[in-house]
Amino acid sequence: MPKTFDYTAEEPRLYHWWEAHGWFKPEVHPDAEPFVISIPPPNVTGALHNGHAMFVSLEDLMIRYERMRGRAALWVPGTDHAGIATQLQVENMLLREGTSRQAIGREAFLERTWEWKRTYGGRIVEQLRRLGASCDWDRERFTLDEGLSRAVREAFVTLWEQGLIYRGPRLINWSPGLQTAVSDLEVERSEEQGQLYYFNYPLENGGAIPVATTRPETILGDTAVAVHPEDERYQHLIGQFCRVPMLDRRIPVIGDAYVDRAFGTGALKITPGHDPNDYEIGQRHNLPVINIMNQDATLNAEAGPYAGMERFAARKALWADMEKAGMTIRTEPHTHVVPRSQRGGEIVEPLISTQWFVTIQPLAAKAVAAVRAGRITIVPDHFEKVYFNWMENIEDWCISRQLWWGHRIPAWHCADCGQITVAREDPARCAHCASDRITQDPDVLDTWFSSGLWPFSTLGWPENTPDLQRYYPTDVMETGYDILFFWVARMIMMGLWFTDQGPFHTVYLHGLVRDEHGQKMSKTKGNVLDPLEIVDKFGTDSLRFTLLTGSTPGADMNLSASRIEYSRNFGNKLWQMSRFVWSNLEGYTPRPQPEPETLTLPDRWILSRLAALVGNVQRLFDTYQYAEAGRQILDFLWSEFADWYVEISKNALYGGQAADRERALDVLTYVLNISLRLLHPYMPYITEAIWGYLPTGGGPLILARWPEADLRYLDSRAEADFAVLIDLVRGIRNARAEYGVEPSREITALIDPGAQRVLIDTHRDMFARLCNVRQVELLAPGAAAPDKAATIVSADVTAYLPLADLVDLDAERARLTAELESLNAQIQRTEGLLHNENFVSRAKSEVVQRERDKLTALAASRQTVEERLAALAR
RNA sequence: GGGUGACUAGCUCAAUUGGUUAGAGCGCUUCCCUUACAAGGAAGAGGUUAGGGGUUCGAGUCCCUUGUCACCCA
Repeated sequence: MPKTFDYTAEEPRLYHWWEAHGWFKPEVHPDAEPFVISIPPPNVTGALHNGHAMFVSLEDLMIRYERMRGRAALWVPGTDHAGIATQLQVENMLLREGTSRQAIGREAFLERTWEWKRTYGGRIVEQLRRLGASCDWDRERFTLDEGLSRAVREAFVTLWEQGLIYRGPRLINWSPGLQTAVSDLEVERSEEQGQLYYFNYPLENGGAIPVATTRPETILGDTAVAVHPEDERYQHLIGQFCRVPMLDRRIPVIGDAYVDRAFGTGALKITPGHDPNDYEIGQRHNLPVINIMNQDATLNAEAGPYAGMERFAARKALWADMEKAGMTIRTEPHTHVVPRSQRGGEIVEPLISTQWFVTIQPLAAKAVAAVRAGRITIVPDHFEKVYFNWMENIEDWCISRQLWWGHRIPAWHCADCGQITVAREDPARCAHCASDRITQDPDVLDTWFSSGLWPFSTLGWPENTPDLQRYYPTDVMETGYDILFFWVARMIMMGLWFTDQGPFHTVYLHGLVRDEHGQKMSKTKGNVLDPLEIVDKFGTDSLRFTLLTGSTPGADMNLSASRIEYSRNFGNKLWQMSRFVWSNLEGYTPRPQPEPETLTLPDRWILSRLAALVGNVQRLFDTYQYAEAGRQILDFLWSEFADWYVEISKNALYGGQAADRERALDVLTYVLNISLRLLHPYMPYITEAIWGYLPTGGGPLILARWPEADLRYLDSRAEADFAVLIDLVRGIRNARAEYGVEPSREITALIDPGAQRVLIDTHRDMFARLCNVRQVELLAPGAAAPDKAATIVSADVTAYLPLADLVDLDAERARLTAELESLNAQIQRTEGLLHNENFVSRAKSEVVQRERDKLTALAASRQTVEERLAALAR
């Protein structure tokens, strides 16, 4: 084995090796029960970020784990056409060429976009591969593939036939920059500094109502002024009429309890055409809806003299005119919530527009029921509350987008009868009047409409393909909680609606990856850790292990370079301990299992710890607690195996006895073998590379069997005995450090073994190595302790380090007195518990027994310390 | 306004769902290049688990309350 793991060279080699052998395919276990994950498809335009790295790490962990368990593991990869994002990229490209999509026309534009996709669409997929994703790439899909497009069409037509899709004018979120409708979820609202404009709304019969608004230009679209019906200042005005400033249009004063009497002047102008709340009030009072805005956010003819002006220019102009007319009162700085487009960033305009909608309640009801009944569970479970809260207040879904890149709505408008024909196959004639003067609706569908079908459309739906039969429903949907509504909820609704089954039984949600201080990563803040740079610098395994062990399910994680470095160090530690084992094998072929009857105490201890670890890891995997499982594997390998067992094994390896050496090698390779399997889903590359050097009986680690705890090795006696040795060794090391004994100085340890004479006697060499002492001598029963010596006590075992020149009796007394105080405190606490009737009778018996055992050991230690103090006092 | 979380060592996080003296990493102090590993080893300091109350033999963990922060939906 090389001195270090060369991940730069090894990662691509191993990935290619796995893939070329077809080990990523579920067919490696042809008859097994399937385990299926469909990838949350990244945007085809995207570049790898930590969110991708997080989902790849988690999903690949699940897939590798289930594959090792013998399931037919299938991870279906693919990408999403990302309507807006992709169209923007291509439009920018056209802009640089001095042209535009409008100039080249729809067909040519789509041609260019496909070309763009062919050129750049593979980038994100290549990046996923670098992270070790063991997807079945032969089954890769794209939302605009022919098959998936057929699924979209089938879904749309079905919903239409069921009367659940309708088209009509509604108040929607309009993005003037992108020139398309966007859904509620694609609008981000944040508080921004603005102005609150106070002015007098003139009453028809003289006088005025003072009104405040944040958007004066919408005055031009007002169709009422509302006051609270119980507001004594204004209630007498209800039923009177106002005149819209500058337009002189006549509008009523109405009473509505929605009005907040404490806000502004307590009177509210109502613009149903440009505000969702006003729209609702307008509906209640049968107010007309006036749209004053064009799609490019300039004002239209309804704005009278302001027609043609841009919305913010119109605001200034109107306010200036009102000032001149003496209608204004004042303006003041005001913080208010501004809706912005998630993509473009410009202010979204609530606008009346004719769009396509899905009547969502029937779908949502099924989706709620499935989660309530436990047919679908969400991990962590508190997100179920969030899910219900959203699902139960859901509004119809605006699915049309005024884009060109996407699934075109399969609806044709008839120029003769005006009716709509919706069809699975492109129609030649109107279904209502048979006219051939029909044209297809220009809009495309929201990208999430096709993503919602993803778990089954990727497997062939609506065709009843062999893959659909074998691999659907899938098992787990793993993704970030930020797209619970966008995507997970819609997949559940559509899956239940179209296939009558939940698309998966478990939703696992991970958190956001933030910087080391919990700030969102952003280019402007300059705190972005680029996963590709991390992988270049520390290797894929380091990034994966860090992400996988860094947080609990559903919680955001803070990613720091130091954490990644630590993971890299762990990988190196694993490599080094493996290299140690490997270098000592020298042609010896270890037995597949250590032979129980020949085992020494350290062997029994590490095998017991290993069995316990495997059991713990299994329990944690069963509840999706991968982070804790990973940390425990690391702890075991580093703090128990490497720090103790590997050190101890050197006695057997270098002691000259073949049987000892072979027994140690059996245990070393066995522990490593099991550990590599446990670690493979976290760190696939380095574990597979090490596996290749060890005598593992052939076959790649990726297909090795997932370990089960070997209960025969559980040995609480060995663990307890070994704990005494560890305690003693630590005590001796500590005393050496406190007395400043140079490491090179050879000293002797005298041990009064109490009841552990055989145990200590058998492990004298081990002791000597671990404490760096030359020789360990046992005191004969009843023999006197040396005078000038440091004393170390553990239960009824006492060790003396005769350090005549270093030990200062005062210091030693102080040390022992401190020790005695600590012992007394613990004894007091334990006795308190055991003297408590309620504790003894009500606590679990093993808890009580543990306390009793502890008390026995503590009491023995205390007695020794007291005797020693008495001796030193003389 | 409605909802969901979080608050543990200087910093970033754990703690097997109520049970040993609350653990790691980074940082800090002291020592060591001992032939697997300085990307390492040994030892150490550092905590009233946000405040208050309650339930319990026992609370970081469950309940109530106050405070601070974050996110989601209006």
